Amino acid sequence: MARSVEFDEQLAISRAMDVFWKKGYNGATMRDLTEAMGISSSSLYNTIGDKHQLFIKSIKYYTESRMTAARKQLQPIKSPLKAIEKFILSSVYVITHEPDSCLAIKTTFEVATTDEQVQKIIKADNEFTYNLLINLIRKAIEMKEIKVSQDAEMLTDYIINHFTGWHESFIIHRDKTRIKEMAAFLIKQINQ
Amino acid sequence: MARSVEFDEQLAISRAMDVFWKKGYNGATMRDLTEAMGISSSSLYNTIGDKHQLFIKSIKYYTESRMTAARKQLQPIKSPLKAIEKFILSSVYVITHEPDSCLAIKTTFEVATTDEQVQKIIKADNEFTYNLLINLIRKAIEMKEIKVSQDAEMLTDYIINHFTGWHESFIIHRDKTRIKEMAAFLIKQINQ
DNA sequence: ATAATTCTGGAACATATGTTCTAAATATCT
DNA sequence: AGATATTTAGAACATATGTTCCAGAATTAT
Repeated sequence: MARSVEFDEQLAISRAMDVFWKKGYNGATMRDLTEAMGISSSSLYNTIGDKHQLFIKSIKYYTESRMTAARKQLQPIKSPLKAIEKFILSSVYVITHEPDSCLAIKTTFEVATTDEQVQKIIKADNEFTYNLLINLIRKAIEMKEIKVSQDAEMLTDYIINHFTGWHESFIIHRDKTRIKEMAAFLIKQINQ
Repeated sequence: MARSVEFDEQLAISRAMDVFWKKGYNGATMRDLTEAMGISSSSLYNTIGDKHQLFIKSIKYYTESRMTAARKQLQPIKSPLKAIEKFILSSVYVITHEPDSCLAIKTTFEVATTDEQVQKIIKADNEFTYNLLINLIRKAIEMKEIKVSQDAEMLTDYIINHFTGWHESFIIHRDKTRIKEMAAFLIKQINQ
């Protein structure tokens, strides 16, 4: 028999993800990618595939990592309203501390408009967040922590939709305070 | 003397803008661009410059066109609150009827993170919208059309920040109703 | 240790890409 | 109309890019 294992595929993909994150899909070259991954192009093509497949795996890795992190973070919080607030505030923290913004949003605007496969992954990611949040909101309404009369679906959409604008705002102004104030106002709206 | 005029530069730039809009900065090739512009590369380099300069002029053209349109549209509306609502609702219309989303937002996430010149143009565009809206909000508060106790600056930021998320939502779900419902809720919040 | 088989580095390849060059076309002024 | 200066089309160029190929290295079962 011959050689079996090789490089750490997950690690290599996470390195590729960093490159795509910084440079975008079209901006990243195969040489950028293989250099960062620490492997040669032959290994890449033998295991992961071409540039597009690598990108797919990179954004899947990104979205799945975020899902795991979000679940873990909100698990211990008993009050649904407190969990919602925690979710919003930790989004603010990430947005204002990540120099390269959000890979999922960048991908949405760069390639999801024309690449159906990418669009589906992004959509699935979005739906995960949606489900996470709507469960909290339903519980919060049930427990009368939220007094908003609106339906849970709309309110979930409404909250999620803030994050993208905050990312944009931070790219343009690099002003943490503005984001924090908007988040505070949003939280106040929910409580009201 | 020799030849003086040539092709219509503004028209050519608007054609280039369409290509960048659809394909992004990195996704658009010089051959894509010159073909759409109907000119050869020598003419392009003699008058407008290289790819980056063409991009700068394209996004300037985009933002300036939008500014003119916005001013014209809101001019005749007497009530500041009605103007704000009109602004929000016409944003919804554009978002849900534009297959290629918004060039300014796409540019923000594709290149504004690394290209300072682009970032400044996008920032100026954002500030135009900001000023347009804050004037309306101040007047609306003054005329007691808005009962919100928040400061005008924050409220302006808060409103503008919805549009980007709506664009993202429409790319992902292609669902006009979701956008419309969020817009209705936003307007209700302002009135409250 | 040896054989068998797969993996890996990096050269090689074909094409794409941004830009420049050249020669011909064209508009302006006299 | 003719001279002149500039523009323009498209070939040409150098480099970049995504992908493949090949020779040698490496690992496992015998």
